[in-house]
Amino acid sequence: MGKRFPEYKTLDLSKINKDILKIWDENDTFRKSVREIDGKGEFVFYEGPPSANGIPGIHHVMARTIKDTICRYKTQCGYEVKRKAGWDTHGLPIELGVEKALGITKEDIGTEKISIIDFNKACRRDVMRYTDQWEDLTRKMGYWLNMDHPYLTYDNRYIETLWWLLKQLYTKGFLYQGYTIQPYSPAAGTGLSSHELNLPGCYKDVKDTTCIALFQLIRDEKSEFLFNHNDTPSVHIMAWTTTPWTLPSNTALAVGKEIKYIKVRSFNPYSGEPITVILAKDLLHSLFPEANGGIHFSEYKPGDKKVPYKVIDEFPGSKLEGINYEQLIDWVKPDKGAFRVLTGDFVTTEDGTGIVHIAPTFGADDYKIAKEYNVPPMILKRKDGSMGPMVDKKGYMIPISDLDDKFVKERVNFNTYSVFAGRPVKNEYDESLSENTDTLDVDIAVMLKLSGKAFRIEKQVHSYPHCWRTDKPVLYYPLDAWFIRTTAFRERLIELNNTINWKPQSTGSGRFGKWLENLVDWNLSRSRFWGTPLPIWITEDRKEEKCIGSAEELKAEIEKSIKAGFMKKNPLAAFIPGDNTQENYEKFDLHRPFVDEIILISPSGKKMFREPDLIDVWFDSGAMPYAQAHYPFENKENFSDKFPADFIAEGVDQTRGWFFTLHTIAVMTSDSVAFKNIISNGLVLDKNGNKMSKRLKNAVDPFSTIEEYGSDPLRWYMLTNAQPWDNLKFDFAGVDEVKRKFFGTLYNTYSFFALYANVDNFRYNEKDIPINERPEIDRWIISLLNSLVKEVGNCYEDYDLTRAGRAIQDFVTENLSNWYVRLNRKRYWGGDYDQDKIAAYQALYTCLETISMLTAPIAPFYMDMLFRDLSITTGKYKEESVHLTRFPNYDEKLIDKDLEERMDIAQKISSMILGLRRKVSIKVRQPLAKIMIPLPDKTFKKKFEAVKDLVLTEVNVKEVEYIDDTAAILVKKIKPNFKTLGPKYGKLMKEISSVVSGLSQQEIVSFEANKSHSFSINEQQITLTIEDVEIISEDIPGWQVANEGRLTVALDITVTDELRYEGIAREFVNRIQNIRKENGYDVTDKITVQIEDHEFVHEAIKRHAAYIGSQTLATSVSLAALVKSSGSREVEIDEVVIKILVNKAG
RNA sequence: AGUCCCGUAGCUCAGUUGGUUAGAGCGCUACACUGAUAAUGUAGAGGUCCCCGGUUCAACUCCGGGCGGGACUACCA
Repeated sequence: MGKRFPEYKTLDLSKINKDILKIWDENDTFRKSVREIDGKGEFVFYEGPPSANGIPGIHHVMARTIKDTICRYKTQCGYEVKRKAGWDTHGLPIELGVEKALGITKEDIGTEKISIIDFNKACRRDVMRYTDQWEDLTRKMGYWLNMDHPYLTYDNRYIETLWWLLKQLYTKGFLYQGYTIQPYSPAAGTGLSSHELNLPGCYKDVKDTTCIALFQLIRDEKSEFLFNHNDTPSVHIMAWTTTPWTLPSNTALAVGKEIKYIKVRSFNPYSGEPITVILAKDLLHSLFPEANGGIHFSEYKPGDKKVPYKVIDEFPGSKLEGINYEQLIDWVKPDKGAFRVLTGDFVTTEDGTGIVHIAPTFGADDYKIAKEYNVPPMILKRKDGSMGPMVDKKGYMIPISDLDDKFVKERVNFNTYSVFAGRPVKNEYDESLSENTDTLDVDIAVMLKLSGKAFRIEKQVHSYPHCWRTDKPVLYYPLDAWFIRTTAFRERLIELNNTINWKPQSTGSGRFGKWLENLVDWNLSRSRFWGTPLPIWITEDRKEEKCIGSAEELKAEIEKSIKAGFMKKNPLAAFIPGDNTQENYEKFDLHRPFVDEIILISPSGKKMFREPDLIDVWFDSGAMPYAQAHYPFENKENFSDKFPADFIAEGVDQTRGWFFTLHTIAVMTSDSVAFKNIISNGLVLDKNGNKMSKRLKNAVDPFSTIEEYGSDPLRWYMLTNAQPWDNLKFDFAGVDEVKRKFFGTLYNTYSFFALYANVDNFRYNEKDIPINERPEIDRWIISLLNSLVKEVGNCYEDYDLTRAGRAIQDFVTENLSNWYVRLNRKRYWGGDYDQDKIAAYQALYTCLETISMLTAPIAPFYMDMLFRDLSITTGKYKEESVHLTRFPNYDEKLIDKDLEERMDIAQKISSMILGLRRKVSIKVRQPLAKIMIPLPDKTFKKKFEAVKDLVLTEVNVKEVEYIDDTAAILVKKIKPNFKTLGPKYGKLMKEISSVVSGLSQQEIVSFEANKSHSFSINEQQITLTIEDVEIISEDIPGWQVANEGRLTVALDITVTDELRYEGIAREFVNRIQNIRKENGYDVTDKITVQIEDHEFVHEAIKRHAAYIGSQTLATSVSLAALVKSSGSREVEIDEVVIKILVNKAG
């Protein structure tokens, strides 16, 4: 093989990115890499489907780098990693995008402005709008993903699986209809999403009538303690509300468990009647001004502005739990179990009375707590048989004529309710009402006041949401919805979650675990158009339901309906059950409005209509393990190969999204986790820690970043800068640093290798030199390399990519480049092609090649380049790409911790000596006679002898002298060893420490000699052994000394004439090398050198001409009178200017 | 409001089971090196380890309570 290792002028990672992509394409490398080796089987990875209706951002590079790195690693380990791509195609953002593009609103859909058909068509088109950009990013960033047959959530086959899953849940009773309190606009007749509620200007300050109502307690065992020492027959609980219109729907009161409450005797400020009331202690003075406490009850007359009060009792909220009270407003009787005091976390003492009025039909918290305690909501039966709240959807108190007659007879107090029935709860809902008309709130408050049930009525300004379309106040209103009974699986969800390996662990146990503990049923309903329709058909009387679980079933049901004459033809007529081709599944559409047009027949022969809701898109993505396989219609037998996933990764913002729905659906349908390992990464912020946004123009464009730097530095930076679950403050300076520091150094190391390997024609043709015949430093780097392989492998296995990358970077920049190559440079240039040189090449080659394989998962482009440059030249591996190689194994036998320690000592000592040289300003080129090292322990000498030559060469010193630790010239320092002393002496530590550090030199020496030292503290005899202290030789008076930890080194700085001559010779070598380079000579060119004779250099050149010649490839080095010779150069050495003439030889 | 993450040098981050000189890189300053060379090395300056309490002989580390930044979820009488 005449091949040479490729040499490059510069490192252009952007170009490498493109070149390697081309090579991967030409060789079909990705497809080749999807295979298994040695029966390892599949490593199952799930791709969280992105939505292609937005353009990809830099944060996508983050999550995808993590995914790609793990998948590439597992591939190298021999697993088959299939990586099917997918697209999330449904959902609100897509609908909103289309609405915006078409200039329409939700209300226009299904009208003459735009039909549902056309709207959904637009969505279907729009959803794949940026597919090109996504695929482009996927490719350029090196994210290997199979994009040939992505799963699409709008595909009928995908939807069919969703329906199948829903039917499983339905059949087991885990899919049910209920209601939820949602923001609702009576004026627009529509529910509002939280997104709509967060539009600017929605929250407005409005002035509303507020009321503190008095709820009379029922005297029984539980409440008895509240009736002690009273002079009033009744006791009232005070509760505040800003919506008095909800008071008739009150069915409970809530207090805080930990909150302190008090019983107060006072007077009703309106009627002047004596009252005994309960409220939170903290709010006493906001209702009863402190000054009034001094007024004697006898001084008070009804009508007085200042009402006296007296606190009688105090108790925690927990004591109030379970107490019953009389209904405040007797219009309608609810079911049994109402009018109880409950405890809730949400109760505060910030305003009001510290007691919250609960109307389960009009507040989300209210609904939740009522459900928890089984308190019935105030619901009324309508003429059509349905149950609903006291307010209708137009925002009016429901007219009695709309109610079921029997219900009215049994439950409604006609006399009291008829006065208020039919009135709007907010005046804004009735155009005929002016601003000045008394509101329902006012009238209810006045009614309470007149019956002595109100304590305070006042207008207050507060912030309240308004409908963005009609500008009228929003109502929190119970809306019908379908739920998945996730709460039935709470225990199992938690149990299985505990088996998942979360990175970071805290997200699993904390954010996700807590979420599971506080689980509520999953509200599946969405009143939208573009999404998976709920496959449930119901009769008009809502008594018969049918859930459809497949296209085949639907087709058959329609046939029945056709027979009954409900439908004319079957939209699925052409569909052939069992044929799973795309073509077959494109013969119909399961989306709206087509499914809405399907009428089915009930068992009793009635028409059944589809429930108009769509399902939450999160069900789409959470069901992806099943639906991407079109399970169980396809892949039924081999499903266990594809489920559950070994690994997933997404941003932490998916905790309540994808992670939750994946987990829940898997647990509920398969009693299994959906994924075994998970990395959830944090956010990518701008360099100042702000969220990236289009508005702030601080978003980083992934495409231009990759174009400029290449993907590798970007990927490397993202993984190694900090743990991926911490937020990343993205800074280009960091990417730049990675490029220079890591890739630059690695590239330099390779270039160095290539340059000399080509000169020497090294092709790794020689047999590996046996490890025991290699020099110490080669065995050292090989030992470190094996340690590195072990560590990096462990990190990858542990899904800790940050540590893996950092370990590699540390090895490359510190050990390989800065130490191994630097110290060994001379072995590569000049000299014979002997065993030592071959060993040096082999070691360096092995390091580089192994690094490429270790690092390929993180930096797939450059590492493939590096691997190919090495391996194609030597033919050591038959694989054409590093991504087809096996992850390297380490050899425990090659790891020599003693050796690694020895080299560590060498590095430390060298660094100390270089520091000393600097302190006294003696250049490294100037040889010095010796160093002295006091022996810190018995084994040191042996260890250091092994690396002595390295150190001496590195620091340019002739010899080393060891100083026995008993030598009198040493000044010693003693330190207590807290780790051993601490447990033994505990409290005496402080005294011992001061005694020990106060020991004299003599005492230290005798301590060392006797191996122990005794003294007493507070009459207690204490004997320390040598293990209890650390003694170091800190100083040698009269020498240049440095120490670090237990190591101490002294440098002899005397420069004899002999040493000076040698130093001058080295200076000449340096100058001549510079001239060679300036003249553009090739590394192998021979030269001749003439040096101007000068007293200063004469002796040095005479003695060391041969040395200079050997270092500079000079055939002759001579002294001459070079006064004006052309081509001569002037060099300066120690401020002496010398002329020198360098020419190519021969 | 709840849950979680983060808070260590000007910046980005390490810091093993608590142990007494708290580290690295970048940046800054100075010096050096120079056949890896638009690289590199050595050193210096720079820290109330967010604050307050507690446990302990000993706390950056463990516990409690705050504060600040961020995310998610929820939303109120």
